[in-house]
Amino acid sequence: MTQQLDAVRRTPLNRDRVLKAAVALADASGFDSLSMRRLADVLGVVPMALYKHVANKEELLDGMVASLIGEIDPPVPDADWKSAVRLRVLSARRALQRHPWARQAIESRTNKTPAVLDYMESFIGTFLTGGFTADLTHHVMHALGGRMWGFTQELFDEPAGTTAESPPDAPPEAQAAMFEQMAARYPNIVAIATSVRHDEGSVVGHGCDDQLEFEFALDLLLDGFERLREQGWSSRQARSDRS
Amino acid sequence: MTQQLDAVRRTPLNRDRVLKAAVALADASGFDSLSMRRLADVLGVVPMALYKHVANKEELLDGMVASLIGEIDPPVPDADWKSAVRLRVLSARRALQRHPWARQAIESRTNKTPAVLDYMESFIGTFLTGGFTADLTHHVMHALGGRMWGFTQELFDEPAGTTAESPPDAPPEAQAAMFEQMAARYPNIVAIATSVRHDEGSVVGHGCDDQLEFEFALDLLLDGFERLREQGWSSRQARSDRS
DNA sequence: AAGCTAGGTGTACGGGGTACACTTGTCAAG
DNA sequence: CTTGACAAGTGTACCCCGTACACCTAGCTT
Repeated sequence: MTQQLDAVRRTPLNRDRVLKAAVALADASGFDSLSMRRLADVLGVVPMALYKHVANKEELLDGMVASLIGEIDPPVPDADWKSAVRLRVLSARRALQRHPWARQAIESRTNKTPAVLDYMESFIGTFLTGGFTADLTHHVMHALGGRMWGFTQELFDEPAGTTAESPPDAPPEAQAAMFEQMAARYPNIVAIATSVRHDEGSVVGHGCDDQLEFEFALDLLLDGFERLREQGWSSRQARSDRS
Repeated sequence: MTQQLDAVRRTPLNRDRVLKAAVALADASGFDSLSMRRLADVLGVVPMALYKHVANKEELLDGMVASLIGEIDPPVPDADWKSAVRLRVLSARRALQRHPWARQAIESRTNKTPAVLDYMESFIGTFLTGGFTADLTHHVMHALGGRMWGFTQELFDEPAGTTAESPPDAPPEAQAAMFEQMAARYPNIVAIATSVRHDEGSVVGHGCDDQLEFEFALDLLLDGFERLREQGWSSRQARSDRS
C-alpha cells in the first residue's frame, strides 16, 4: 500500500509536468499567487524538488511563456502578409485570453529565449516575404509593440465609474451619486465611456468590446503599414523629411 | 548636540518627503530594489514609520506615478489636436526616460487614482475639442494604449545578438561565432536588426533609435486617427462593415 | 556487491510587506 | 504646572517569498 501510494505520488515529475502545473496554477489563481512554494504544494512535493527540473523561477516563467507560444497558430501558408499577420495576432490574442497571467509574465520577461526568438523570426518573415524591406519591417515590429503578443496596455480594465474609492458592490444610490461626481469632475472620461454600447441600456456603459478595440488599433496599424509599403517608405527618407 | 542631531534627523518626514525619497531611490536603484525597508533606511527611519504617511506600498507607488504625471507638460493651449497630442505624448515620454522605473510602476498599477484620471481627462479633452466624436475618441484612446504614457512594449531592449546565453562581455571571436549562429537560425531577425544604422560601422547594429521608433508608431496612429476623423468614422458603421 | 546518479528532502538564510502594541515629543485645555 | 490627547517614530513579530546546501534514497551500471 505504501508502495501503491508511492507509485501514484511518484509519477516521476519531469520538467514538463512542472510547467503544466505552473500554467494550471497561474490560470486558476493568477500570476501573483504563483510561487515556487505553492506550485510545489500542488505537485505534492517539497519546494526545492522543483529546482531539479527548472533552474529558478525565471526559467519557470520562460518555460510557461514558451508553452503559451506553442498555443499560437502557425502562420497560414498561402495568405497575403496582411491577413497572415492579422490571423496570427488574433490567435496570439486568443491564447492570451485563455491565460490571463500571460501578459504579466511576458512583460516581466526580458525575452530572448529560443521560443520567443522563433516566434519573432517567423513573424518577421511574414513581413519580409510580403514585400517589406528589412528597414520598414524593423519599424513595423516596433510599432506593433506588445500587440504582436495579442495585448495592449489597457487603460480601462474595469467598467468606467469604478475607482479605487468606489467598490463595485456599493448600494445603487451610492453608485448613482458616484456617477454624478465622476461626470462633474471627469466629463470627458464619462463622455467616451458612455458613448459605446449605450444600446445595452446600462447607464455606466459597463466595459467595452475589447475585441473590437483591439482590432481597431491593429487594423489602423496594418493599414498604415500597407500605405508605407506601397509608397516605398524608408527610414532614411523619413529622417530627412523630419530635419 | 543631541538636540542638533535630532533637529536634522527629525525634519518631520511628511508624505511628500517620503514620495520624493522613493522616487530618488527608484531612480538610483531601479524599481525592483525599491522596498519599504530600503526606503526607510534611506530616510534614516524604521520601516513602520513610513506607514504613518502612506497606507501601504500600493499607495506609495500610486503617489510616485502621480508625481511623475506632474512632470508631464500640460497641453499647449492654442495648438491643433494633432500637435497638442504629439507634444504631450513626447513630454510624457521624456518624463518616463528620466524615471526608468516608471514603466514598471505604471504597468503594475490598476490606475484610477485621481492623478491618472485627471491626466486622461485632459488628454481626452484634446481629442474632443479637436472635433473627434466621443465614439471615435474612445477607440483612439484604446489604440494609443500605453503610448499615451510615452512607452511601448519594447521588443528589443538590448542589442540584437545578445541572448540569455551570450553575455555581452564575451571575447570578440566568441561574439562573432554567436553572430554566425544567430544569422543561421534567425536570419530574419538579424536582417532587420542590421538594417538600421549600418552607417555607424557596427556589425551587429547596436541598439536602434528608440525615439525614432516611438515617433514612427505614434505618427502612424495619429495619421490614421486623422483619416478616420475626416471620413466621419463611427463604430456602428465599422461594426456593420465587418459583418 | 559497489558505487554512481537522478530525484526528492530538511533546514536555513536573507529578503519582503505589514499588523500591533509601545514610546516619545508637542501642544492645548484645565 | 499638570494632564492628557494626539501625531510621529519604534520594536517585535508573523507569514510570505526564492533558493543555497547538505543530505537521503532508490535504482541502475559496472
